[in-house]
Amino acid sequence: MPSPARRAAGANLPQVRDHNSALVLDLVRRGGAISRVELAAQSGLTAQAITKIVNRLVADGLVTEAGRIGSTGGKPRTLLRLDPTARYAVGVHLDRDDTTVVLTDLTAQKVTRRHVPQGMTADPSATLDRVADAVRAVLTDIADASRLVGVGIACPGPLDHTTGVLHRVTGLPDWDGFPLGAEAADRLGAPVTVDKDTNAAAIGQTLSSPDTPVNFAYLYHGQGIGAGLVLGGRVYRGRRTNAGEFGHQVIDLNGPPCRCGNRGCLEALCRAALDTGNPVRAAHLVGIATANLVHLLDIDHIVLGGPVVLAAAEQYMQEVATTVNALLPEPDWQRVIVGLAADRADTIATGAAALALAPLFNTSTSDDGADRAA
Amino acid sequence: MPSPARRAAGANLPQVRDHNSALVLDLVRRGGAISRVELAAQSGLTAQAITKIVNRLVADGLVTEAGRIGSTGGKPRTLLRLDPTARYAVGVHLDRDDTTVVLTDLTAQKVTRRHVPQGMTADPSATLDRVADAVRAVLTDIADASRLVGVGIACPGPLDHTTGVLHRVTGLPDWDGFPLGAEAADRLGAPVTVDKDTNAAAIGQTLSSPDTPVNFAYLYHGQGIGAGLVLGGRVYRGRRTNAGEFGHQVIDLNGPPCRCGNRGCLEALCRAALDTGNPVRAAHLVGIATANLVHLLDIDHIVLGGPVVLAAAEQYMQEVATTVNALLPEPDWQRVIVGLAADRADTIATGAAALALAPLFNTSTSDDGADRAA
DNA sequence: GCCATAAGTAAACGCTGTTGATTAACTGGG
DNA sequence: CCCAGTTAATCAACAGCGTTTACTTATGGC
Repeated sequence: MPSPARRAAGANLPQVRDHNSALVLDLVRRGGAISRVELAAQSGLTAQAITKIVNRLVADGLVTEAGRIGSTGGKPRTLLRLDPTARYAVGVHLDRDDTTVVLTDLTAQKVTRRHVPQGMTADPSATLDRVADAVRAVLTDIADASRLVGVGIACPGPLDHTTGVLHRVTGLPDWDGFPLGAEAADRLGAPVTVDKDTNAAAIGQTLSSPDTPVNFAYLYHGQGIGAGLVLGGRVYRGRRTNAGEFGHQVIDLNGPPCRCGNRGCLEALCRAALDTGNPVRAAHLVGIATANLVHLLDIDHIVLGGPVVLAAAEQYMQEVATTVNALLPEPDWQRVIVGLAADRADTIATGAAALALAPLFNTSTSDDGADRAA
Repeated sequence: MPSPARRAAGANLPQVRDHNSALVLDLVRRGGAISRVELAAQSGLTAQAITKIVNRLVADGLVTEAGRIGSTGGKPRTLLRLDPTARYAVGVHLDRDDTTVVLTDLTAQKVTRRHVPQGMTADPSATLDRVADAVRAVLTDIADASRLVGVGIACPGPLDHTTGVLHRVTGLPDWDGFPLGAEAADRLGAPVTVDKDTNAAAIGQTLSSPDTPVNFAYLYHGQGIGAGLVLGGRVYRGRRTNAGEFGHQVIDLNGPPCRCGNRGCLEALCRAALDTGNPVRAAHLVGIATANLVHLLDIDHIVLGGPVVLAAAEQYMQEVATTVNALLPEPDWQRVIVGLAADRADTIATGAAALALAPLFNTSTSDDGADRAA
């Protein structure tokens, strides 16, 4: 079921509890193996509070004790770890011509994968029936059905993340206004979250690679070019879930016409470069557009994914990295790191699963880069 | 004093209290006149909690009761209002050649203004002495010194908002590494917040115009072109307080060289247009760059300020509005509203005062557009 | 062995918002 | 005119959060 329309901002005790539990779980996730004292230091909570919170997490099976670490003259620290098998999530990448369904564990690692040779070019209801079959199929790999956190669905935008309703998917009138979230929840009887493919990929990167920074952009280069923006540890979607339209930024006033109606969009220029068999030129253009993004958002980490990137991953990555850093006035001060997506092949499907997992860790842990004021 | 280096994310009761107090105060601010029932509905807190919180705010003098509103068959609602005179803040706009100091009330409305004909081209310490004199001068307008919330200082970047230290201000080597926040706090004996001029302007807009949406960009067109980004009701600064470098986005691959070393930056193109006496062309270019920003951040509200804008405000505004909306694929769905800054003349100075006021309302009230997930 | 040191826990506590009952202040019908 | 009905706001008792203080557990060093 899609998330409720509005969530009030007033805080009460249950919310404090949930917030702190999620925060501690997130610190355990990122720490790999971490002790209670470290949790106390990093969270700002007292040791006693950490004890209680960890006890709850252990009782829920999410966290396990994992040995001791050498003493420095006192009682040695007890290490805590996430149990990846404690929970599972299903991710659905609903694309134009086909659909990929994956089952992942708590750390967004792929467990099972299933392919459905039918996508959004087909009838919505019929397609959803087949997708639901595939979801049930991958779920047979979980011993305990109660360990399913939920189902995430990622598809091309535009759509409304809060309601799970699609909005004028280009060239697919049947899907316009289709209540994807509600229909899927009906068929599956499980919580469903709907989001843009690029946002899913970005969340997937955050959860599957514990060292991913709190501010980064995931650039997906496939048929189009889109960005998933993670700012302060959270996906930034904008009001209409329409943020991240990276490919339609104009970088050449006198450039060629684009399918969107404008001239000189990044996407149009890249297409031209690829058509003439020049992928390095395309990567170079993406690098220039990335510099624009870095200037605007002060982001220092870029993750690349998508078929066009994968066609020549190393080369593409290098070209983007050198281009973007060359365009910054002080590369020493604000060097941009460029990397590749964690799950290269099914990056969006695993990301969709991460959509469902995210609420368990739903918090912006540190203030690093997330510093804001009213 | 600059804010502490790190604030942990763990939540405890005092934080809940502060959070909810700030939330309620923010709702009162935005509501203009609002009843306790409405506060309960909008905050999600119970009526009883609102009673307690409002009682505290009234005791602090921040909120006052202001009459009743017609009944709908029961006891009429008691209206609550912000008392603008309850607190004051000082804003300092430290610019290259001169400095503006203002005193504002709780709603970021200008009370007193003072001009210092000396800025960052002069010696840091001597300049700060003169600025401190001006601050003390405007403070004589407050009867009760304890009503001063703090002092905000806005200046051209780059700088580190968290520490209040400047970083390589272009062409002003004396100020490189200058601990502006600490030095000012020393001289004034009051809390000091330092931020980029554009960020200050954006906060000022939020506080002085209660109907400002939670997602918007403040575009300042002066010697350069910068943006202050407010996302989810809070200023987005990025990790190095360097977000919002709007003027150095490349929009013309083959454009003229820019002082930053690249080609085809918005700023370089605008300068060329202005040099040839074509301000409408400059506004048009800004409109194109704004469309890029809208595509990336799904923002539907733009506020314009700065000398170049004010030179022909209506014309500039119109040109930006028509250009940006023409570049969007679905103008009906995502129409962008373009407006002018609230305090046209001293927009950055009043914004600097708002920097100090912001923590009183420090919260993202609604989920409108601020919807995020880990 | 014994002490210093550090990690972690037990018990009592303060304070938050919540719950359920109660009072305050109005409208409208007879 | 008065009383039922309705809505706003409050009073009093309460549950549950993290905190504080005191204590236990487990190691290293002498």
